[in-house]
Amino acid sequence: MGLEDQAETAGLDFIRSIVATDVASGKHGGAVVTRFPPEPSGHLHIGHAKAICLDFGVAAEHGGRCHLRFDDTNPTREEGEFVEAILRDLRWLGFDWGEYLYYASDYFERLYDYAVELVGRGKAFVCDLSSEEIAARRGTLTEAGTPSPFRERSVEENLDLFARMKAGEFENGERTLRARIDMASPNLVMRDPILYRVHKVPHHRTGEQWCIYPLYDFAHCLSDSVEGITHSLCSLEFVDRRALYDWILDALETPCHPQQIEFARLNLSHTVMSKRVLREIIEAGHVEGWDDPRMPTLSGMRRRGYPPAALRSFCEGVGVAKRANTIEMARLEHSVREELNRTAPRAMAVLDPLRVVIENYPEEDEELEAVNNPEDPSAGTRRVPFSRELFIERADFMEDPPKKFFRLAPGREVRLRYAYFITCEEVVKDAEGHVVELRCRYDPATRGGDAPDGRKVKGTLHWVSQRHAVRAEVRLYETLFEVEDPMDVPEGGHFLDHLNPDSLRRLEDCALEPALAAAEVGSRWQFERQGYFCLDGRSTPEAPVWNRSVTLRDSWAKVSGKRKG
RNA sequence: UGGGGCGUCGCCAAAUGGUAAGGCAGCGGCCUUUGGAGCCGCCAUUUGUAGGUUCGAGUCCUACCGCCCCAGCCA
Repeated sequence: MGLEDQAETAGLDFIRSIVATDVASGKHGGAVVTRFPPEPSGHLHIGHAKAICLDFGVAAEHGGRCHLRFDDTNPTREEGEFVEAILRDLRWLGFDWGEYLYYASDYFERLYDYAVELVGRGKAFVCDLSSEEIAARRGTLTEAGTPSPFRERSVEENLDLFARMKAGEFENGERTLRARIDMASPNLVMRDPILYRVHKVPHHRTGEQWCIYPLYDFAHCLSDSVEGITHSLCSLEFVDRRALYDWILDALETPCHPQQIEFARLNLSHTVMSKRVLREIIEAGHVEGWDDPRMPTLSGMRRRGYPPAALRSFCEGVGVAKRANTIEMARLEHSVREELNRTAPRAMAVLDPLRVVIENYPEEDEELEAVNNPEDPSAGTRRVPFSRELFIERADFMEDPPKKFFRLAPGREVRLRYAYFITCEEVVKDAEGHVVELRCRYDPATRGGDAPDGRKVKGTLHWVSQRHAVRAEVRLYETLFEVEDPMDVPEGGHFLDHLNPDSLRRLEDCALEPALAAAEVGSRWQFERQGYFCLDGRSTPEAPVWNRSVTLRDSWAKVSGKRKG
């Protein structure tokens, strides 16, 4: 390689290094064409997001393109409904495939022709063995398989039989088309793999047109080649299949031979990525569906209020390598906070209201000015109504506070954010001794939150005027599972045993500041001192529902948690 | 025990034979009209283990150990 061909690869992940090197050396004519190939059999999840960011990212970095191709070769699992969901999620995540939208099913005719060509070259045969018989002859990890008795059929007979498979003369499972490779291969994938099977099932796009369908191994490499893909990126469990990918492309006359490169898929702690498992959780009724805010799906995260930019930055941040990995949930939450801190307007909301009466405050209301986003001056300010009767957070008052509790307590003075200093004069309790109301006094000189005499208070509380409050339901979420690895199940146990019983907590009677009445569905806000919240997609103006996306980092929780031991 | 992939801080991850980046988490501190944000500091004498080559090894060689994937007519 000449000096001029050398690519600068320092700091790049191993895939980007390969691609940069290929581009520099003029391989594939310097082009970069990737593809994202989802199977429409479920919703996209955060693990897919990593692949999406990689596929589209690598292409964009070289002025190339990324195709979106639905890998819809198995009509028994796939549905058009999922195609729509995937399209929606991809757009939401912020990616654009332009005109390059494809379906593997678009290639059925062409793939059939390739299969015929393979048969003609003596490299594939029609096998009459049943599924069980094929399995029995596959051999084991340490023993070679035994060839099918149909392996030596003539090209003519194979051609005839394959045509009859296509014509519908055989029932499901009666015949398969198999590659003629090596039943003794140490790589199980190469032991005469099945290329086509009979599935008399309507397809979501081709309807009843076909009753034979290609398998992944046959359809994928050829689809890549037909589309002129240069780098076919996939996850590590496909490493063994690369031999077959290459074998098929070498066995046929194809437009090009893309390079398959495998990387480690993303795993997230406290959740699962398996579609099968997610489906099981849904079907058992433990969540509302694919878009439940506790799900690791893109639709779930959207509903939860995670911004797409946060997901992208998370995916870029975790990197690309070949080592099995489990990213801590805390890291995802970090990305979400980082984005929302910059962009979310602030508001005040009292989730667990405790009534406060300011005894020396007049009957007339007033409006105070509040900053919309201290991180973004252009977000401006708003007016918040203040009155004699307020709500504060129940957790912001303690009758007998511990040492480091800086909030309200009998005789203590605190600041009400953007409003006044107040002092608690009296605690009103009900018959059972529960605190039901606080009687306080305010200092009119502290309007806006500063004392002209320079005295300081340690605590600042959020509040909402009772009369002006918007009532709403707020849903607090925790991780779906209470353990890091839900699939690590003890003997006789089940992963559902690890479900977190507190993953959803509904607070039905929260009090929000009036500005929140005008919030748009899907909009993301910071409720000051508490976290980031998103107005649920199924919310109505009459019955607003807010989802907590993530809490604010809470150093008091840490201190109080330590106290409890 | 066949084949393949992988072992660098609790979790990710750089380092391309020249003397272990960075992020997350954690821990101290500063600041604060969000106990938020921000800021400062601490956090691998050592890269799974043992040998070897080399002036020099996370990088090269040998052996061992551990983890993950593969026996769907799923993708």
